[in-house]
Amino acid sequence: MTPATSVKPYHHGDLRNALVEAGVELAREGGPAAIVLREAARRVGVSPNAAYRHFDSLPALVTAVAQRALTDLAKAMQTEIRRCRPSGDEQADAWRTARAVGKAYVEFALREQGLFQTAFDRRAHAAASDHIEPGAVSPQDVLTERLEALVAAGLLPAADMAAARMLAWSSVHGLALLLLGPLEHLSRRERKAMVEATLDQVGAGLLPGRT
Amino acid sequence: MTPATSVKPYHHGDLRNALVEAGVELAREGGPAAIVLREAARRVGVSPNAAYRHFDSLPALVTAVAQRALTDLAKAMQTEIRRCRPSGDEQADAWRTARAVGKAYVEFALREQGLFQTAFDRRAHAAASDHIEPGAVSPQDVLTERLEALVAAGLLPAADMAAARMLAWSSVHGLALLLLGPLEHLSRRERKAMVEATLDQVGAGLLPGRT
DNA sequence: TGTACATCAGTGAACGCGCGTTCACTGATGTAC
DNA sequence: TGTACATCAGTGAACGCGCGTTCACTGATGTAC
Repeated sequence: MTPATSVKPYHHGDLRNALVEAGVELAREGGPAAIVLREAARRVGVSPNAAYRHFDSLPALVTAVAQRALTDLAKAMQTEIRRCRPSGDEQADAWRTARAVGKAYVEFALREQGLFQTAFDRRAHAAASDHIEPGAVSPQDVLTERLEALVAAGLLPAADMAAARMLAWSSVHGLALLLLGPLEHLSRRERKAMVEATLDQVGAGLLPGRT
Repeated sequence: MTPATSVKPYHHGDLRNALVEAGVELAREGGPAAIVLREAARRVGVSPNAAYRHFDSLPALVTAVAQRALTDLAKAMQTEIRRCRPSGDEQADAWRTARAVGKAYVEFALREQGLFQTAFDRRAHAAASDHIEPGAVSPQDVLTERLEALVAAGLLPAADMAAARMLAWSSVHGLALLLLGPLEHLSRRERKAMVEATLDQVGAGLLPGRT
């Protein structure tokens, strides 16, 4: 009979996941540099070296956290697409969902600053993109999908895809980082206005005449 | 008579500046996190605690380095303006210099990755912007100046300044960071094409009909 | 022009800290027979 | 169904490291008289 109060089983059962979870929490609180192997182990309630059964080294853990952060961002973008009710007008819908994706990107960055920074941390990002888990969707994928919808709707010439991609991604990525950095003193209201204005401007640049 | 080979004068004479210089070098090599008080002192050839005559703590040194990085960036932008020979056509000149400023921003980021990151490091940037040295020009100042020239030339409605500012800054800042991060594998040629395409798109968004 | 002395700008040694990582180990689990 | 044993997943103690910072100090400088 197993005791009802099995306080600490010797075998954790899902330590790898628990460590990543703890790493995510640390990243949330202080960005990529705050991901500390000893602290993650501490939070899970396990000795520091237990982590080495599941990760070669600290960078391996950081990479796993970055991967999770990228997936979370992609999911947030997809959720925002789903919240757009189709109006029947293909062109209007294509633009509205594209806009929603941009907004979701910025909002995720503001809401999950530490995770966002971790997702795009130089070292972690490179390693995370190198071996993508099968089935995982990346933010880039979601953006590409939306641009393809714009092309399908006849709003964007197929030849302009690459340039549009860069403008859209750069603007939104830059906007997010400026709001988190040099413009962090802005009020919630001002911030919102900035986001809307920038998204409109991007739309104007991408789809002259529309919006 | 002073000995010709005064190897190590007891008093440095300009230690504060020398430490900032060393800090800049460290930032250049590894970004803001690489600015380490002990190492800066080591490079200047001085004992670690000597730094405390000139800086309250490590963050104070980091802030000073960030300030220098911001000034350097602003200078690089101004230099690029000066390289634009006026053509006499006010509108053409206003747009060309605005574009040059954006290009200089991205090129500085690519050339001086570590310094660029330090300039916009969350903590350091906030502190650096708080007490700006008199006479120091910031990147934001240079951008504003160029937008005002666009307004003066009649290319940009004065009412659109704020939104234009955001779009321009966000796009260029985001572009720089994407090229340093997720897109770091791009060839020099591809990178250049991305920069040109994005700047053109920003122009199209800002000044419909022009470019 | 000389001297006393306060002040400034350094030195050298040491502190405690938390980190990543390694070592030799032990308890739990699953499989072959 | 029972048992032997290899393997897996943890423990606990310790390592060396470099860091920021503090202490009590000393050599150089400049100023008042």
